[in-house]
Amino acid sequence: MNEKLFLRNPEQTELGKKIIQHAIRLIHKNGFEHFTFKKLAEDIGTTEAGIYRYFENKHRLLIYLTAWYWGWVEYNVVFITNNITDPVIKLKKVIQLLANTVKDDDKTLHIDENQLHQIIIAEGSKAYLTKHVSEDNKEQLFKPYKDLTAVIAGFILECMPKYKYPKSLASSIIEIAHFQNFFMHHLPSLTDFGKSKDESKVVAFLEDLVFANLRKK
Amino acid sequence: MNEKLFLRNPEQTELGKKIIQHAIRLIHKNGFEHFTFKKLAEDIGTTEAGIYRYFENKHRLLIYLTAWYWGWVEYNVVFITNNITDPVIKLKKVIQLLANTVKDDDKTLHIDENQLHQIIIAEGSKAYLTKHVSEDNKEQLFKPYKDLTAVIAGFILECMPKYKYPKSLASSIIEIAHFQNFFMHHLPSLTDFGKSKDESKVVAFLEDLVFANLRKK
DNA sequence: TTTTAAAAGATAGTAATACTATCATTAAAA
DNA sequence: TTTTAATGATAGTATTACTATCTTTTAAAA
Repeated sequence: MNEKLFLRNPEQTELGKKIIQHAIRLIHKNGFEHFTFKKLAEDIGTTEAGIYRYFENKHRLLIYLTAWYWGWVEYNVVFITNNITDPVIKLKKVIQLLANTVKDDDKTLHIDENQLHQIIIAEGSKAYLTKHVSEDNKEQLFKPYKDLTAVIAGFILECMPKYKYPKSLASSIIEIAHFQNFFMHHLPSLTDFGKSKDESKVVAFLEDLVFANLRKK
Repeated sequence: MNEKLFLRNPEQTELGKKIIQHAIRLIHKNGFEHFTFKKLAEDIGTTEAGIYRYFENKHRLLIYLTAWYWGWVEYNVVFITNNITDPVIKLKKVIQLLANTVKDDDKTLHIDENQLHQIIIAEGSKAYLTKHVSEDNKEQLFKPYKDLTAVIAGFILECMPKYKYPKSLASSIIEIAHFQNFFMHHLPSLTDFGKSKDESKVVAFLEDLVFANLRKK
């Protein structure tokens, strides 16, 4: 993890892990807008000042969570596509991974990946939708997201070597996977699977969209 | 405009129009996070309490701006596709309208459509990315966005009557048009047109994406 | 023309938020 | 055993996000 994501590495102390664990719990429960370091401190049983030793402010904590999440997704992408040679199958696996509910990962006891996944769907874009996105970007805070996009863009190029928009298609797949999920649950008339609330429909939509392109070439 | 979008209709008074005009100016300049009713009041030369007579809070004002914007976009969509029969050309016109810089509309002196367009790109999704999205949706606050999606979904169905995901594709076109623009300017490595910063490339990407689908059917 | 009601202006006040600072205590590494 | 890093406890500030009230202006109805 990039050193600039935090003031003190939360992975290296008990209090740090508690901050991450309870931050995920509280943001998931109340939303990022109603999340404060005061409430987080009370939830953990420490003080506000204690949290500020780890993160400059709550927005930085959100960026940290998104960075952790995208790093974890990239790890999973590499893992599940590792022994696959057919790029079409690789891309399908990626779409499934991005658009489906996440199972909790036992390797990280303090992080509830399923809750974190839901947080990223509903709050993740707030990490970069700011006036200081360019400065944050210079500090490489969004590197995991960009790395994942690059990996997926690579798969797209393997499928269609002459395709002109691999990176834009990759970032669009990632974003669509998330906001179609959000719309399906909260603004169902913006999707074609509002009633079912079935994530596999988002997968089907994305596969159809991406592989129409593929077959064309 | 839906009555629930405001406490007092800003279009009907001088102060109301000033609120909208200066809100657009300030949000465009400083971002939604740093925008406060205090600053807005100072900018106009009125008091905080005055603003609160028009809008419950700044989030409601943002929802108002998005509703206004999407209503205006839908009006333009209907206008530019009015005398066109070929649904493919209609859809292309829509993509161009969504992905290109907006020219200021002289009919609305107090609204700078170009600035508003940029606000919607950078802040628009914050209008619905909240814990109370479902309650807001019940009050029909997002109706203009949903109406526009429905119009575009109709065009998609005209192009390909058997297509299974017209609404999801429509909402995806809208969202992609905006965040690819944002990425192009602020996180260029997430796109294939980062260096050029040329909006027509976003149009080309979207057309390619949508009409690959079309030709397949 | 006068009345009256709606809108705007002026001022004050509160609880919560987003921090910063300081000093004492505890735990762990040298 | 000393030193240092981490944590706990407490206090304090400026800003934010409101609510309340009272007066003045404006504009329309009587």
